[in-house]
Amino acid sequence: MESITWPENLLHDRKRAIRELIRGRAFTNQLQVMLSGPLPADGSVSAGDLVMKIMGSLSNTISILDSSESDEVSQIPASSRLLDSPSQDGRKSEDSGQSSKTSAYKDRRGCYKRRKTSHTSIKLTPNLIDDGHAWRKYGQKVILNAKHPRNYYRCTHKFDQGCQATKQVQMTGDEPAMYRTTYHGFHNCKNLLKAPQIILDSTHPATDSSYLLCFDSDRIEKSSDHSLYSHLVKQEHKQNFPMPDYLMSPDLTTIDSPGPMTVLSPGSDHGDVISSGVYSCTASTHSSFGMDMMGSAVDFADDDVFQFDF
DNA sequence: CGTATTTGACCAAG
DNA sequence: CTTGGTCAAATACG
Repeated sequence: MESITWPENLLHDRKRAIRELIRGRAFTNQLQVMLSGPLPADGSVSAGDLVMKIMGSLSNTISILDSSESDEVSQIPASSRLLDSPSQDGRKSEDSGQSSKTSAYKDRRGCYKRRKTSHTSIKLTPNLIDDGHAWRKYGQKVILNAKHPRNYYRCTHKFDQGCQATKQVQMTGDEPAMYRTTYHGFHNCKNLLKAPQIILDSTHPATDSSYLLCFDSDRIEKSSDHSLYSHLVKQEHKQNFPMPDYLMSPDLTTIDSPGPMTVLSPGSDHGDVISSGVYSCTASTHSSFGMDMMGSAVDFADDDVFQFDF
């Protein structure tokens, strides 16, 4: 019966992990060169991008090793799915044979739960963004207390390259159309991303626009719903903003990079890190900043970074 | 015809 | 039980 496919998988995972580590080393090397020299000037890859790539490699490696270590079902079933037993229908035998309902499909389908170690980031955009990646929609769900359904996407190269990246897109707010895109994991596929950039706004030059983000806790106190919604309250234009000072909780570490800013949490997991407050930032062309919400929100891992791009 | 989306059922976790 | 995430058969698309 079940032929032992584990050695193969382990070997494969090991190779993938090594490949990821090599990638990470290469990225780090680039970053080192970049940091030692003058500023990247323009056009070239930003330090922020490199950091993201490095984090991606590390996260992927961790994910791979983690999945290898756990004795349970691998998340990448590859193509060795065995549904060869031609005993009529695939599933849904509820009406016919009720007795054998559970055991039959338990091992046939992988476990659904997501890796806790996977990286998560959130982006809020006024319109649908097109990151250069190829996504494949695989689900849509109506979310409680949400006006719009949530759409689930996975990387097109999940099966042919084992890419683990997924994303969720959900519209939040109609007035100014707002979309929340949640990314899980990083791409380790060699995608030829076509359209590099996103964006918005042809409506007006965003030279001096500033955005106001308000995280109000009133929304969440009522329902025991764990999702901590961040609402874009208002978006207004100001000519001058002193300086993008990011007021965060004292136990948050800020890392300011030339490009997008990222706020990481050292690891404290209080449920109330960001309860309420108004955070603002100015920006020129592309302003983005991130913050870490930690355990207060849903089921995010320790290193989750929330990022808002405009 | 192959590939992407739709959609209800399935599954794990709270 | 409910709920969010996923699978996969059916369907749409090119």
